[in-house]
Amino acid sequence: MPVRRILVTHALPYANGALHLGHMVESVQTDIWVRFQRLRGNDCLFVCAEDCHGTPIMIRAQQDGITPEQLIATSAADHQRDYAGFAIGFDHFHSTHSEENRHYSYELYHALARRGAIARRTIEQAYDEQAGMFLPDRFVRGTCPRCGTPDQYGDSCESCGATYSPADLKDAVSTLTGTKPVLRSSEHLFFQLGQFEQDLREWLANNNLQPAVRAKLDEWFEAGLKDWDISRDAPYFGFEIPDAPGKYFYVWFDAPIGYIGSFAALAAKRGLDFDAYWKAGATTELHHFIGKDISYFHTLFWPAVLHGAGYRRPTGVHVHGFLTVDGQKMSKSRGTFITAQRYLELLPADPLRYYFAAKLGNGLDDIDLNLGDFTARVNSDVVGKLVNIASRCAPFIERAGGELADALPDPALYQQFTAAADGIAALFENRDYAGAIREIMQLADRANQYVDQQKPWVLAKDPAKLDEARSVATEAINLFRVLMTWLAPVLPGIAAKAEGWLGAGTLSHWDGTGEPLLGIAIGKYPQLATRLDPVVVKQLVATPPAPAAAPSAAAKVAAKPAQDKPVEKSVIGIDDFAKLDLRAAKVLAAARVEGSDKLLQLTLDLGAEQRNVFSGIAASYAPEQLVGRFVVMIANLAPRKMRFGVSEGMVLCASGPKEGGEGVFLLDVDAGVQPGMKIS
RNA sequence: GGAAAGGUAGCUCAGCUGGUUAGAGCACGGCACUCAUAAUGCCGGGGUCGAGGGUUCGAGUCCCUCCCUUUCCA
Repeated sequence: MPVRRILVTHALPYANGALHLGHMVESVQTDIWVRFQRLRGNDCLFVCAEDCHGTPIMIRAQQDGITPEQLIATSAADHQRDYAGFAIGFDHFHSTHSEENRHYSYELYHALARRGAIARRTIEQAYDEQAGMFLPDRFVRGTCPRCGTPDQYGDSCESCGATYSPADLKDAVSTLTGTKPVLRSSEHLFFQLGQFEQDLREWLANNNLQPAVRAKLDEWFEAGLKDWDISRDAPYFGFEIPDAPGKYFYVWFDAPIGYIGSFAALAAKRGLDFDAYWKAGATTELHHFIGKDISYFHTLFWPAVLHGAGYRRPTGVHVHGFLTVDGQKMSKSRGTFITAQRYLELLPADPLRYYFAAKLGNGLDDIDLNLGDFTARVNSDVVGKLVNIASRCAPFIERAGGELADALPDPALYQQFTAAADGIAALFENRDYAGAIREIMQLADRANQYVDQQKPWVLAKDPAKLDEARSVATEAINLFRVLMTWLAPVLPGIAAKAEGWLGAGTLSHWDGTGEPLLGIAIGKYPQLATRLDPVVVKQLVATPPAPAAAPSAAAKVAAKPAQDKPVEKSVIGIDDFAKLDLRAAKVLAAARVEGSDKLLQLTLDLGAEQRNVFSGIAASYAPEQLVGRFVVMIANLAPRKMRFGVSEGMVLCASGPKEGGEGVFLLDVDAGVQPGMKIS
């Protein structure tokens, strides 16, 4: 089979908030497909980028008192940390606020303009006079003109579903300043989508889109393709449009071009042929994985823009549903808004990758993370069935000298397994991972049945039959190796450990299972996976101690860790504890913070240095009480920017209900302690 | 408001173009086994397939109405 050259993307994470498990459904789905392609021997590239532009980012940076560049740098770092934690194997992670992206945004724009696909029209929009800017629909709220529900967004009513423009709202206010927006006119640039209807229809006809996506497209065609406003007025964080000073590209114009920009950066690094991947007539494959909320952009605008600019169109746009937790939409108040970071603090990535895979079909159905089911499924399938095959057989190999037997006692059974490879590959290729997992687990049952029937533990009791026991174990371990190879895209962590055990390269090729492993020495069996502890899994939906996406400083300080469930924490090792740099610190100065009734600003002496720390203890301690006393602090907590300044650590307190309300109590140290002494 | 997907055993889900007594895994009960991370194997109980109509020799599977869930709407 010829090697396919494939470029894959998933949606770009927006630089305004933490990744949550909903994002990871998409990342995991995409990453499994990419790893599967590589396992099959195809040349598969996977690129992504931080999505950096737009009003929300501009506003958020203003609120945080930092530049948009600082905001997106922090966000990109957080996002990449989380992706790495879930073993998402990008070849390159770029940024839409990059020179490459500017270059291609301009190039595509000019190409579209040259062919007359860009029109200019004056439109009226809500304008906030105090903030001095036009307001996106989402930044205007007011009473629904139809049903009278208060506090609705400027584009549609959540209660009755009516759609309208911000000007239709009753009592409209700007969410930025609370003032009443006025209408102001401005010239905008429009991409004339309608020009490309025939091209789009032709593309769709040759594209294997999911039926539900196709149905949605038909609906849009039916309604008529409308021009797309691709410009926004200053102030805006983005790329200024070359021939329209004071106008910027709408974030959704340059975001998908970020796929190109990211690839261009990768191509420069590796010397890849850019045109072979992006220019019209390219024979490589281009696959986008996206959520159903953005299919309009990816199945209409994007192919039309690409085509209009002389670029190739996607080979596939693969749309998935959303994630619910325990049957309900993720919700911060219910605690089911689980960030990627929070998950990784508690659990390894492979179990969740497995669970998502076990539920992902190729449709747009939402998938549910049911925590009880998650625990049971992973423990039963991955540990009880799959890993069990290896762990129950390994001792017989070790007792017999550590080498696999020279022949399989039951080659027919082995063949029965490998005969399923093509069918399973087809399921992975078609992104029906749930189907693939079902088949694989059925075979895992079969392998355990085999071991049960052969009873190697009985054979091994007779020294003369130890060799037979080894043969049985060799057979089973080879069956395990076949299953593990197929599951390697889903379980990269476990697969890596298993490969360390069976030998480098033994799980790296889909077709490598054609020949069994025989007569070779294998390593000492390592623990491949551990069972999930339901108590820890439950903590996923406990109120997180520190929200990653920090809202206002005051709100954050006010938030108290939930302590109604006494001691229900996961067990940590000494290494985890060692990560904390706890120090005794002497308070040199303490002052109330203007504008906050909770915070005190402390200057702490750590011996070698001084730290500025904000602490939410103003209700319990007066500044005068504190000067000169010792406190316990975490010295290696990442500095946190607050409205009032940067906090360089955290002072530890005991807190909880006491007579007459909530109490906060500082920790003390015994006499003789010097500033900066380490606590362990 | 328009639209999509879904509602099948306690839980999570399979059931293709309608056809013998509706399936799997988990959970539950019993037995076996003790090699394995209290893992595994065998057997079993458990479903009026959301509700009500209709088409058909025959419907979980097609049609209509209604209810519920999730989601999308540039």
